[in-house]
Amino acid sequence: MSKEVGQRKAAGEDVAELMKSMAGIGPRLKDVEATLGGVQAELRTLMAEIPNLPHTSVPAGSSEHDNVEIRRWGDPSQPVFEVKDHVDLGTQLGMMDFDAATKLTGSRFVVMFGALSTLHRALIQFMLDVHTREHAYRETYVPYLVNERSLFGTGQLPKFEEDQFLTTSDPSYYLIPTAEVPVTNLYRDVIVEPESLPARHVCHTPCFRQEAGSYGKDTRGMIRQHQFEKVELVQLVDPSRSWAALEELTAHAAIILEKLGLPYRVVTLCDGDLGFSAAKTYDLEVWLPGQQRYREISSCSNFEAFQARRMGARWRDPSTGKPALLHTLNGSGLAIGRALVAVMENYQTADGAITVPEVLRPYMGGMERIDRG
RNA sequence: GGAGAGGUGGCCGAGCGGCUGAAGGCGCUCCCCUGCUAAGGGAGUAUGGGUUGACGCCCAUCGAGGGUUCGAAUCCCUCCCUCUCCGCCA
Repeated sequence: MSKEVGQRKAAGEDVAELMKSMAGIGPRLKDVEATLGGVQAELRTLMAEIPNLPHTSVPAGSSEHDNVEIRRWGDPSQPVFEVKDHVDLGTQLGMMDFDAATKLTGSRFVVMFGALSTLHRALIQFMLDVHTREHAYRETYVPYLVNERSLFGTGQLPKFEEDQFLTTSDPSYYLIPTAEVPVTNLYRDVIVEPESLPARHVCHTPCFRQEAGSYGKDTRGMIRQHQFEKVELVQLVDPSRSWAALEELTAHAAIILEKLGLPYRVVTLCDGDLGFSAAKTYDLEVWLPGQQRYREISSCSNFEAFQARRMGARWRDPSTGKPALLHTLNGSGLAIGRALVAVMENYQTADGAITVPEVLRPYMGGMERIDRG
C-alpha cells in the first residue's frame, strides 16, 4: 500500500485519503507484532532449557550406577608393592605442589615442576600428533574466552551458568569450559558444502569450570580442578553418518589410551546420567591404581541436531539442494590432567619413580624415568 | 586508551524518504560470432524461510537492535565490527 502511495503521488494524484485510511494500521500492526514477539520469546526461553532426547540405544537408568559397560582393555592387576596415588607420587618427587596453588589462587588448582610438567606437555603433543597424523583431524587454535551466544550454541547456557567462569560483563566473556564451545561454534550461522564433510577438528585448550555442586567430591589431587588441559575432538557430519561417526570418534580417543598402555573400559551412559545436549555418550574410564577404580578420562557424544539447531549449523543436503541441520559430535581425546594422573599411577615403580611410557619418550628428550632430583 | 573514517549482493562500488532487492563494474553460467590464444555481441546471475507436481507466488534481509514515518539502505538513538593515525604492549 505504501508503494501505491508513491506510485499515485508520482502520477500526480491526490493521496490524502489513502494515507488517512492507512494511518490506523501502523499502531495496530505494532501491537500485534509485540504480542507475537512476546509469545515467541517465551517459547524460545522454554525451549532453551529442554534437554536433548536420548537415542533409542541409550539404556534407562537414574544415575551413573546404571551406566552399561561395553568392553574392557588392558590388565589392571596390582603390582606386588603398595601403590601410591598421584598426589603422594608427585609431592614426594617434589614436582607437584597443591599448597602453592592454593596460595596463588585457591583450591582445585595445581602447580607442577620439572619432568612432571614436561610429561604433562608431552601428553598434549603426543595426542595432537596422533589425531592429526593418524586420524585426519585438523589442528585448530581458538580463543579461550567466548561470548554468550557461543555458550548458548553448545548448550552450556542458559541452564548451566553457574558452572562457567564469567570474566567481563560488558560484553560478557566467559572462560571456555571445553574446546567444544569455540570449535563447534565455528559453524554457527554457517552453511557448509557437502564436500567439506565430515569436518574434523582437534584442539588443545585449557578448560575452566566452577565445579559448582561438587563441593565434597574429588577434593584430593588433580582429578577435579577449576583449570585443566584437554585435547578435544570435534566432528560435524552428514546426519545420516553421525552414529557411525560416534563409534569412530570414540575409537580415536581409545587408541590414545592403548598407545599409552593404560587399562580402560568403555561405558554407555544411561539416560539419567546423560548430559543436557547429548543424544548418546560413551565414557572412557581409565584404571587408577591409586583409587582402585576406573575414572572418566573421556566423554564422547553425538548431539545429533541439538547443538546445530541452537547455533544454526547447516550443510547443503545434496538430495534436496537445500540447507539442513548438521549433526555435531565431540569427545575428549583425552583429558590431559587425568591422563597425567593415570600415567603416574600406572607407571609408578616400587621406589616411587615413574617410568615414562614408550610413546612419550620422543617428546621428553628420550627420558625413560622420572625420579627425584 | 585518544582522534578520525567506514560497514550495501561472490568481489568492487553507486544509492534522491516513495515502482531500489538494490545502478554500474568484475566474476560466474548459457548462447552467438570468431579456424589458435585473445577480443567482441546477447541473455542470465543475492541469500534465507514458506508454499507449489512444476512455472511461480509470498515473507525476511543493505553490520545488529530499537525509533521516526502512510512508507527507511536512505533520517534519529544504542550496540557490534572493520580500517587509518597516535599511545601502550607479548
